[in-house]
Formats: sequence, C-alpha cells, structure tokens
Amino acid sequence: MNFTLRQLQYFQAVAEQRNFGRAAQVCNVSQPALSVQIKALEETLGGILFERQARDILLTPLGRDVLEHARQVLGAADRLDQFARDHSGGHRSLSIGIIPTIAPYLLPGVLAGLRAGDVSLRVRIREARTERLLSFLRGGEIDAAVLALPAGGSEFQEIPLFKDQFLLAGSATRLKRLSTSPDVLRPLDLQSAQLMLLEDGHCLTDQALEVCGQDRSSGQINMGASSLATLSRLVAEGFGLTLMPELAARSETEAVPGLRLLRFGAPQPARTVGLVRRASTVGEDWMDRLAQVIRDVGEGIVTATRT
Amino acid sequence: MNFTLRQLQYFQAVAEQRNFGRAAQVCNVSQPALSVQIKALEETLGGILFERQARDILLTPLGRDVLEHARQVLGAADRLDQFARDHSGGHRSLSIGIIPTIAPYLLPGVLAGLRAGDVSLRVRIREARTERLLSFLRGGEIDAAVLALPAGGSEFQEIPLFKDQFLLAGSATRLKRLSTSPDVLRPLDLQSAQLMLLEDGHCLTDQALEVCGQDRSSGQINMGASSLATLSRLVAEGFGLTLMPELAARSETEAVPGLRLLRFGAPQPARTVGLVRRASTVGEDWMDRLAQVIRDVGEGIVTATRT
DNA sequence: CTAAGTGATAATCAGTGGTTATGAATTTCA
DNA sequence: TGAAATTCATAACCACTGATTATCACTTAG
Repeated sequence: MNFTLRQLQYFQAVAEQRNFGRAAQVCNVSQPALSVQIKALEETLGGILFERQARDILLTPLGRDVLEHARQVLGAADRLDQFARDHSGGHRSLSIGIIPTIAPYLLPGVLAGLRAGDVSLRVRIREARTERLLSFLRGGEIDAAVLALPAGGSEFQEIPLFKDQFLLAGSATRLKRLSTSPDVLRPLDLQSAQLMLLEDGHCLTDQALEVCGQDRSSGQINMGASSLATLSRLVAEGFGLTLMPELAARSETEAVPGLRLLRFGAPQPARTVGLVRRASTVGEDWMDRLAQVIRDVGEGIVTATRT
Repeated sequence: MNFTLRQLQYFQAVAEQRNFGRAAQVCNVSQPALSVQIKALEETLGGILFERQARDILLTPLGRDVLEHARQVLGAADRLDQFARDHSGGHRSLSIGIIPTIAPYLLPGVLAGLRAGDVSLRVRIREARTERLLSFLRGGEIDAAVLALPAGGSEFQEIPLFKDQFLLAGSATRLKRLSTSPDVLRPLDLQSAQLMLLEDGHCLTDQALEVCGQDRSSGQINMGASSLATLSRLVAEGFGLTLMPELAARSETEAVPGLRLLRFGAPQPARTVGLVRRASTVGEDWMDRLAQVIRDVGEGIVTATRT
C-alpha cells in the first residue's frame, strides 16, 4: 500500500476538473506538486490514469476503475473525519456492566436521565454477576461496572454512589409470625428463619447470609432462585423470607400481590452501590457525568421507599 | 483530513496486538516511530484512543469507535491495492462505440473472441450513429469506435480493419427484372431504381446514394427504415431495393425468407470498417489486441459470404 | 531489591512533498 | 503566419515529516 490519501485527493480533483492547474487550486497546492504526485500514483498503480490533451484531461479505462476505488477510500476517510469533528465535544459510546440485582430497577431511570439531559453518551449494557463483570472490566470489554461494593482488586477504583438498605420480604402471614415488633426487627433475629436466596455467585446472597448470621450449609437456606423477581413471588407465597434491597422494593411490591416488606431497626443493613473503573482509566470525563446520573436516579428511588 | 493511511495502519496494529512494541514489529518500524504517530493521531482526532497499562493496551470508548471507521478506510484502501495488483497485467474495462449497421452482426463474434482468447478485456458497448459516437469519443465517454471510414476530424486516428462489400438486396422477382446479368451488375445501373434506405444520419444511407449516383431529393428514395433488419424485410416483400453489406448478408438471408442478394461486378462498391481512436490516446496496448480480434471476426464473416 | 518489560521523549538524519522557475508542446488569435 | 496564451512536465531548492538509535521514567515480576 504505497499510495497516500493526498494522492487520491489530487487524483479525484483532476478527474473532476479535467485540468491540472484548476485541480491544484482546488487542493491548495501548486500545479507541479500535483503533477508530480499524479505521476507517482500512476507508477505505484502500474498504469496511465489520464490521457493528457492540450486543453482537456480524460480518464483512461484504468483511470476510470481506479477512480471508483479511490472514491470508496476517500468516502470512508471523510466519514472518519466527520466522526472526529462530531465527537470532539465528548460524544462516546460506552460499554457498562451492571449486576442483575440492580439492572432492572435502576436502568430505566438512568437511560432516561442520559437521554433527557445529554445525548452525547450512548451506553451499551452488559448484565452479569460481579466476578464476571470484573473480568470484563480487567480485559477492557467494558468501561465501568455498577455493582455492590466492595469490588476488591487493587487495579480498580471504586466510586460509591448511594446506600441501598435491605428490607425483609415475605408473605403477610409469615411476617406476622415473627416475635419482634417492626421497630426493633434485627437481622440476627432471622438466624433460624427459613431464607430463600439467589443462587451462588450473586453478592446479595453472601450479604444476606452475613447480615442474618447464617451459613450456606445451614438447613434453613434455599439458594436456587435466579432473579429477585422470582424470589419475590416465592416468598409472597409463603416459601420463606428474603432480603429485598430498597432499589427493588417498589417495583416488586407493585408486581407481586401478597408481597410484604418490613424495615429493620437501626443500624439498618445495607449495601453500597458503586461505580467501579480501572485505576488506569484517566481523562475520561464521561465517567463523572455517568456517576452523577446513576447517583441521582438511585437516590431518588431509595428515598421514595422511605416516605 | 489530517491523518494518514500509515497512522491508521499503526492504530489498527496496536489495537490488535495490545502492545506498542509488537505492533511496531508487525508494521516494520521502530516502536518510538509508532508511538509518535499514535500520539499525533490522538491529537488529530481530539481524544485519547488507548488506555495505557504497564502490560496491556485497552481501547477507550472513543478508540473503539475510531477503530470501526479506520477499518472501513483501510479495507477500501486494501481493495484499491488489490485491484492494482490484479490489473497490472493489462486488465481493462473498455467503453467501445459501434454503429447500428455493424453491431448486430459483428459483436457476437467479437465478444466470443475476447472471452475465448483473453479475459483481461471487459467491454462496455455503446451503439449509436457515427456523429454521436465521434462526440462521445471526443469527450472521453468511450475509448474507441467501430464504424465505417472515413470518420473525419484531425483529432482522431483511424485503423482500417477490413473491407465490407455491398450487395444488392431485393425480392427474387425484383432482381429478375434487372436487365443486366449478375456478372456485370454495376451500381450506376440503379440510378432510376427505387431504393429503400435507412433514415438520415446513417452512413450507409449516404454511401448507398453515392454508389448508386442518386440524390436524397430523388423521388425514387425512401429513407425511413430504422435498421437493416427492417430494410431486409421490406425489400424481400418487393418494396424496392437496398444495399446490403456483406457483414449482414448471411444473418439477414437466414432470417428473412424471400430475401435475395446479388453481387456487383468489379470494382465492387464497399465500405471500410475501422477502429477510430483519439490521436492523444497512447500507450494503450489493449487497442491493438481489440483491433486484431475485430479484424479476425470481420474478415471471417465477409470471407464466408464470398464462398 | 534488581532485572525486565514497556511506552514516551530527545537528538539526528534520510526521505517526502512542497515551492518557484523554466521548458516543451499545442492551441488560439490578430 | 507569427506571437501570445495555455497547460503539463521537469529541475533546483528547501521545509517538513517520519524514521532511527539512545535514553528515561515507570511498573511489574521474581
């Protein structure tokens, strides 16, 4: 590949102007410079491209075919040029990972917020559990991840966004049978309770076990549900209890008749939702804008559950 | 447009290798040269394209988008490169003009000859009368024209290909009524004969008038037919006589029952079929090859009518 | 802690692509 | 017919670009 974009531009200009002098003007160079480049291109491509007459320049058959190809190259280069010009203001196509216990509840608001306030960020979403997301982030397949902190790993940097408290979820009957009143319900009161949890690998499962002081080998634990939506329906039917993050509370209670929620007494168990990025990611100003949108939307949702 | 194809090649290599050193090796340049060009490209396009880690290089969101565009440009440039390589052996896409009294009879043989002996010439045909063809040739829309000489015009160069003698065509009855025997039939014997001719603008019309010593204002002339095929059918039905070139003889007598042909006595009236090109067209070796194919086919056809 | 890996920077120089001036050929016009 | 105009090609010269080697700064691995 021994031709240059400049040579192709000159070639196209001569083909259009049918005159070396005028083509040189259009290209803002001197006629001899253009003449030399056209000749070099003819040597590179192995044939005469123009039939030179005293007052006219005609394309040879070879020249005609080359012009067609040159147009493809220059067209594509123009589109790259135009893209760079359009995107000098920070327009980006992002790839963001998000865990399943956050995605369904947070994304509608976040995408709407991005669309309403600023169209320069286009987001492609990748939904997976934490370990997988961190692997994608490490390998560059995603640019940042929304998950429950801590992520672990010195190569990452965490941006805490908002607190997402856990509520106890179950059927009205099941919740009535608890001995403690709502004001003083404590997670450790559930040590012998029957818990329905997400399958292993979801952080929410580990968090629930820790908060309730239970162990994965306990006979009271059922870990097999694949989503919070499934969990909601099971506990609403009386199949045990589960921990429900505030983020999901309104959405699930509206979708599942019979699902009831109780707040724990202070200090309330919670997870911190954060944005995780590679420590080596610098100079990407979209990161702060995205973090702010997610924080606003997330805090809006959890605040609404507290009123 | 201030980036170069080289820069895009380097960029693509780094994106694929994820390492400046290995990318430089792939591109056969030193690592610092490549590093400087990537940095220049980042400045030209207005953003960071790669996230540099100690042991890995990741594309930024902007880098990902640019890579997509760069691939389009490089792909198109590769195709031009490949085209040049494929066509260094003289492959050409020609644009050839040919008059209507030659095209139907000569073209099948010529195209078959081109296909059989050499696939490097691709021919696009433009059929029109002589004046129009010369105008196309002058303006560069066609590369050469096949017509009856002389073409006229000092800007053109003529290559005579073969002689195409005229035969007298008519119905058996009409031809029997001529007083002279076949051996001594002369064109001027037709001065008072009723002639059917092509509409004005076809060289064959002027040639017939001249050969027969007639004038376009003569009451014996009917000029309205639009093709030799039409003429054949009219004279076969007894509507006058016409001059039929050898090139068309076999084809028309096979297609039109009742059509009879007579040869003139020596010196036989004829037209010279030639290839006309611009005098400024030089260094196009396909011209001789094409001329040879046409000559072989044309002479083959007229020779067959003489046996 | 040392050695290895890796991209960035600096100094230098060959090569590229531009300019002005001029030559050669053709065409136009008086 | 000759002079002037037009037009592409060539030559001499020079600024700029893109390459090299050497080195630096930083991180990571052993």
